[in-house]
Amino acid sequence: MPKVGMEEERKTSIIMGTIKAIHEKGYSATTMATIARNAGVSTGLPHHYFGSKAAVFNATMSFLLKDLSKESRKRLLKARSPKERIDAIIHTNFSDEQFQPSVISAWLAFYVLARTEPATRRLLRIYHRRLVSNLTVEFQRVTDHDSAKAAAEGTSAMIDGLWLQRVLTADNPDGMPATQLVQDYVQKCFDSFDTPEISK
Amino acid sequence: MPKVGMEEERKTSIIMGTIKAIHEKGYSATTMATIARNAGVSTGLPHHYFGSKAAVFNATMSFLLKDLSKESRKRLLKARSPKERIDAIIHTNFSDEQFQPSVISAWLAFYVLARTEPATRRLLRIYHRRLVSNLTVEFQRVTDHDSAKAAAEGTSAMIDGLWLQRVLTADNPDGMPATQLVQDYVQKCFDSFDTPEISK
Amino acid sequence: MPKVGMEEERKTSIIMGTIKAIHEKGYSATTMATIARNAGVSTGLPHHYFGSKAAVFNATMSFLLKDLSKESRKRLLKARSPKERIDAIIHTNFSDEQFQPSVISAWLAFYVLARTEPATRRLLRIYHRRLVSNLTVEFQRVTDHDSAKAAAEGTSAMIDGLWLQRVLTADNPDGMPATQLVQDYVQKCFDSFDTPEISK
Amino acid sequence: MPKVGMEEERKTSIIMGTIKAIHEKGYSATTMATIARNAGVSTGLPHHYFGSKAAVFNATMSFLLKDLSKESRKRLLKARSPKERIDAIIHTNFSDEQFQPSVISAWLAFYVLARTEPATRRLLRIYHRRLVSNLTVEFQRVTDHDSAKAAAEGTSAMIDGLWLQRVLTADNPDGMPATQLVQDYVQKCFDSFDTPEISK
DNA sequence: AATGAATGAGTTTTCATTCAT
DNA sequence: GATGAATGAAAACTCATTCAT
Repeated sequence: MPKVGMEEERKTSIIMGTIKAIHEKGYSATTMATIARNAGVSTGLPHHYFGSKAAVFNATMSFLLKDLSKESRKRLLKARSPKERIDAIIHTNFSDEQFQPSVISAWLAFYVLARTEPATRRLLRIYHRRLVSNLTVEFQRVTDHDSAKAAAEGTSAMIDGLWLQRVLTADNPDGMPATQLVQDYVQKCFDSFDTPEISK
Repeated sequence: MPKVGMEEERKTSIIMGTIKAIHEKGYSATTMATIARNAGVSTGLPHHYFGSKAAVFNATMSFLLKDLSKESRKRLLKARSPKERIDAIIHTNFSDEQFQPSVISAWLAFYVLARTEPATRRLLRIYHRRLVSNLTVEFQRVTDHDSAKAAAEGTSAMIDGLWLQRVLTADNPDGMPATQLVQDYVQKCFDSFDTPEISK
Repeated sequence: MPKVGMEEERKTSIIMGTIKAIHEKGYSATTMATIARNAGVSTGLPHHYFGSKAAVFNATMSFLLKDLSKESRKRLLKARSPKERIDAIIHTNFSDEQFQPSVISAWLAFYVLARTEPATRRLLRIYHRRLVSNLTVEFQRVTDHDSAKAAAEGTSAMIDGLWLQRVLTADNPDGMPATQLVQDYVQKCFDSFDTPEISK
Repeated sequence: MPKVGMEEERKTSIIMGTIKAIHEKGYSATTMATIARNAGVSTGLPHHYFGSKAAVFNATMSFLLKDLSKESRKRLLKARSPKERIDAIIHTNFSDEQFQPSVISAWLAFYVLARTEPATRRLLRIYHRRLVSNLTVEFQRVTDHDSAKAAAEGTSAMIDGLWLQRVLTADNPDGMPATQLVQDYVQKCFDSFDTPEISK
C-alpha cells in the first residue's frame, strides 16, 4: 500500500521507533524488527531507507542533535543577558522535551557507541564543543578567558552528569531539581568572578 | 575477599578480559568468545564459571565497584578533615587506576545496561547513593543538611559528567584537569557556606 | 518478429539490461532492480512485462538463440559448398556479435540454469540438436552418416569448448584464434574422409 | 555432540554436501542450510569451518581440482609414450569419477562464478594452463611447437565442450562416446604431423 | 500503461550455550 | 575441571513481488 511523498514521515517514524526501542529493550537488544514494529512499518523498510542498522542509529542521533539545537536556538532568541543566555542553554537541556527517559536512554547509548563508532564520536564531539564554546562566550563577557572556559566546562560536565544520573534516578523525586543545581553552580561562578581570588 | 587458588585467578582473568573487550569492541559487540580469548581461556570457561553472559557482566561490574570502594577506603584513612575527605573521594574517582579508558568504557556500558537490567541498576544505585551520602556527611560538618545535600549532588554530578565526557575527550589534553574542576566547585561551595546567601 | 511499438522496444531494453547484469554482476547476483536500472526503466517494469524473474531470463535466452539463428541464416545464404556452409556456421559462432564477453557470460549462465530449469534445458537442447544436425547434413555430402555425425559432434564440441574457455581467456590474446582451430579440425575431418582409414 | 579430530572429515562432508546441492538445486538456489542438511551437520557449521558461503564454494572447487590432479597423476604414472600420456589425460577427464552429473554441475557453476570471482578465476586459469601445457609437451615430442600448441588447445577445447554438452545430454545415450571423439581428434593431429601440410 | 514505495518471506551470518571428551 | 567443536535460535539484510497512485 505505497503512498508517494511519505518518505520524510516514514523516516521520522523509524527514528521514533528506534528511540522507543532503545528505551524499552536497551541498545544491544534493539533489533531492526523491533524498530520496524515500533514504527508500524514492515521489517524491510528501515533497511530500505537507511541501508544498515548502524545508519539507522546515526540518523537517530542526528535527529536528536538537531532537535536539541533547534530548541536551544529558540530559547536563546528570547534571552537578553549572558546570565539569561546561560539559563536558556540549561533549560533547554532539562526541558520536558529533552529530559525524558526515552531521550536520555538514547543519548546514553550514543555515548557508549561513540567509543567504537567514529561517526557517532565525531557528531557528539562537535555537539559538545559547541556547547562548551557557547557557554564560554557568555561567561567571557564578565570575566577572563581562562575562568570563563573553566566555568563552561564545569557547567557542561554538571549537565552531562545529571543526565547520566537520571538513568538511575528517574523515579526518585526527592533529589534536588537538576536545573537548580546547575543554576547554583553558574551563580557561584559569577560570584567568584566578582571576588578577588584567594582560594586555590 | 578471594579464596586463593586457580579458580579465583581465572575468574579475575575473565573479568579483565571482559573490560578489555568492552573497551575495544564496544559492549554490544562483546562476545563470550572475545572475552575468553582476551582472558586466555577456552570458549566454554566463562560460561562454566559464571553460568551466563549476563552473569559475567554482573561480576565485572561488582569487581569495578569493589575496586573503587577499596581505593576510596584506602585514601579516606589518611584524610583528616572534611575538606581532605572530600578531596580523597574526588581523587579516587580520577586516579590513574580508575580514570583510564577501558574502565570508563566499562562503567558507561553498565550505566546503559542499568536502564534495562534491574540487577545492574540496583548495584549502581547503591553505589551512587553511598557516594552522595558520603559527600553529604562531610559537607554537613560545615553547613546545614540541605546545603550539604545540594553540594554533594552537584559534586557527584560533576564527577559523573567528567567521566562521561572523557569518552569524547580521551585524546584532548588541552581541557582543564578534571580534579581541579571538581575541587574548584567544592571550594566554591565551602565559600558559599560562609557567606550570607544573597543570590538566588 | 517484433511488433513495432513502445512495448517491444522496452522489452528489448530489459533483455539487454539482463545480459549486461549477468555479465557484470554474475547470474546469481543479478536482481530485478539491476536489470531495470540497466534498462533505464522502473523497478516494476520487468515484472510487469514478463511476469516473473524466470520469465525475464527465458526471454533473454530466446532472444540470444533467435539472434544466433538470424545471423547463421544470413551467412548460410551466401555459402555455396558444404565446406563454405560449415565455415558459415563456425564464423557465426565466433563473429564479433556473438563472441563478446557479455553474450558469452549469458550463454554460460543459461547452461548452468539448464541443469535445473526444464524450460531452459529444452531450448538449449533444441538449439544444440539443430547445430549438430546442420553440420551433419553438410559433412554427409562427402562421407557416410556415422563419420559425418562424429565430425559434426566434434565440431560442435570444439565450438562450445572454445566458448567456455573464453570465460578464462578473454584478456589472453596469444592463444590460437578460435575460428582457425575449428577450421583446422574440419579440414582434418575432410582429409580423413578421403583417406582409407588405417588408424584406430 | 562434539568429537575431536573430526575436522577434515566434517569439511569433506560439507564439500560433498555442496556438490550435491549445486547439482540438485542449481548454484544460485544453493543455500547454506541446504549444504548443511546434505552434509548432515547443523546450519552453523559450514560457516564455522569456512567463514562464508563464498569460502565454501572456493574450498569445493579446490577439492575438485585436487581430485582431478590426483587422478591424472595416477594415470600418467602408468603411461609410457606421448600417445599413452595424452590418452591418460583424456581418460582422466572422462572417468566415471569425474564425468558424473553432480561433478559436471559443480564445474560448470565454477566457470560461471569465475567471471565475477577473481579467486575462482585464478584457480581455473591455473588448471587450464597446466592442462594445455601438459598436452603441448606430449605433442611436441612428435612435432614442432606451434603445431603442438594448436593440437593441445584443440584437444582441451574439445574436452571442455563435451563437458559442457553433457549438461544437456546426460540422459541421451545415442551420442558418440566422448573419449572416442577426442581420441579421434588426437589421432588426426598425429596423422597430420606426419603428412607434409598442403591444406590451410 | 508505468512507477517505485512498501512488503515480508527467505537467506546469510552470528553467537550464547551445550556437552562429549 | 577444562576444552572447544557443534548446535540452532535469532539477527541483519536482500529482493522478487505487489499495488496505490
